[in-house]
Amino acid sequence: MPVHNSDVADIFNEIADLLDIQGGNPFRIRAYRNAARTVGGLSANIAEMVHEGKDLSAIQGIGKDLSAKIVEIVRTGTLPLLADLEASVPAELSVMMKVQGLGPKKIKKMYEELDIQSLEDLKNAAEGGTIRSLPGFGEKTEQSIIEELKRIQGQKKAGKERIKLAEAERIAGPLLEYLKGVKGIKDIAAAGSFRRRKETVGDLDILCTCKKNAGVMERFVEYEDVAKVLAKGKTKSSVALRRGLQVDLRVVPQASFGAALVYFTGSKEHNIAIRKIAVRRNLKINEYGVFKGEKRIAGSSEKSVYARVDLPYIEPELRENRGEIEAAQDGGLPDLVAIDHIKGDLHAHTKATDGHHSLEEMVRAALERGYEYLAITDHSRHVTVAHGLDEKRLSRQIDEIEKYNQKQDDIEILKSIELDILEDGSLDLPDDILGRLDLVICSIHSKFNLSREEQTGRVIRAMDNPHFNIFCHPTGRLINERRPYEIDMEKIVRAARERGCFLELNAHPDRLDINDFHCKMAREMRVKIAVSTDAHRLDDFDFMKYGIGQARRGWLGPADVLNTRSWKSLKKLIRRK
DNA sequence: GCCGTTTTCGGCCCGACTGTTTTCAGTCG
Repeated sequence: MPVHNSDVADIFNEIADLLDIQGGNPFRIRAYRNAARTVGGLSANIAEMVHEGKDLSAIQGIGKDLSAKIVEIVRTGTLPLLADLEASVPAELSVMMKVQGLGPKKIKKMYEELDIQSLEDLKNAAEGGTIRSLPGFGEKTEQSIIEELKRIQGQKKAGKERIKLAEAERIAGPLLEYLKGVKGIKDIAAAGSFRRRKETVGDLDILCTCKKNAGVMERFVEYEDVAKVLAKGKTKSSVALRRGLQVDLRVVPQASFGAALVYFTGSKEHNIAIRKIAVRRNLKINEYGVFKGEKRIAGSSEKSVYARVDLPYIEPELRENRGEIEAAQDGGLPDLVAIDHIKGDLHAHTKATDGHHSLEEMVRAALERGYEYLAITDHSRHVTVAHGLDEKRLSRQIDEIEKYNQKQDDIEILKSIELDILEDGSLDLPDDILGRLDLVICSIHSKFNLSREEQTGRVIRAMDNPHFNIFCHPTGRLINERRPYEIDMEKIVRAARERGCFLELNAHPDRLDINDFHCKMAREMRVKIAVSTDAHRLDDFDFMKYGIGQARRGWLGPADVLNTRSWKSLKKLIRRK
């Protein structure tokens, strides 16, 4: 069983919880939690880094000790320290940390005084009314424990904690509209990972400025979708929505809006890094502004905050402390690609296979988005569930497109196909028919369970075919549903560069494949990326914005993206020698 | 346990809200 980054993060988090409950050194505990977050959020595979002998202590927050512990986890799947801790305190106490409102101090007290060792014990004690006997605990604490236990039970069944960006957007959109309609609200913005366009969102942070006594918090907790008010104060309130998402609303003074936006957009790692720069200059940055002593010297705009530490404005998608601060200091920040740069879509299906609309309908939808070209990429024959095209049917589609292109010049329809890569690395249709196409995009739809070497070799063999242009949804993952198959992305990118091939960033919000980390790697290795929607329906063309978000997180500029080019220059670029 | 332009010791983010108190500890982000 290969060790995943989340396995390492889970072990570190459990260690932190148990140390916390034991009353350990708070900074040591923080180091474990930091490391858990860092490793969990790493896009590179940590086990792989270990196998390749990479120096883990180069990672911020991982030192000599923790890197040795990571190596041990990768090799053995566990850690003696964890076993020691579990021998001295019941392991399930760490599970209790998931109960909101319970922290290490309370858990320790309940364990020592009432011998509460498990969620089961906790439930019985809360329902039996024995917890209120402890000093510092009361009836309300008991009640909230009971409610929390129910919520956790429900969540276990639902199984997911972070929701996909697109789903968060469906929830956030109407809520923001509602809040914009509240009298007295001036500026309002969603911050957090939502603003950074991260592929999944844990909770939603909303910031606003408002007139005095506007009653904003009252209106917020009255929102129709609110299931539970978790906290309600003058400047900060939290609610749980019916669909499980937690939303925090913060009201900040106008003069602090920019500083608050920086603070709540994060990432935490990015904030810590810029605060450190501030400290070196005898300044303090918090959510209210940049301070010199008691005096606020910046904070109304994000730009003003960055300017005080001699940095240019940094786009939210870059704020992950993955080199953006150093780049900003050296004047090396990338100019990021934007949705307006996109001139066409290079991946779309029609009714001929598993799409839902005719070629004409798809073309019209592309025209509505102002595109200059659209590639029609139906499946090939091996994908039988999608009624994939064989030579004959593809040939008919080619004729149809040629006819269509002759009778109009509003948009160029590219003759193309999403060609299946077979298990042995051969392509699903013969070369002579591929020669009639403008573009060939290739993907894997079967045999996900090959070994890393086999899968990588399979794709590189496919790239050896001179008709191969773009490798689609390269890791095959479905966010929250299917892990990526084992594949060596560095080798794939290198092979693509050597052969004049390209990679797709599939913009479908369930895929967003390749991820931000791989985008950045491809950019550094000078391999260009097609940001494509894989549209099966007319509205799917709007997925482009998610792809662009991910591309920006991967540092891609317009020049790094294939479909920012006109068809004329794209055509030259994809031609293989 | 990490980190270093005050570098091998001594720092490590801090403000808001809740519940149980009667001035604050615990929790959260």
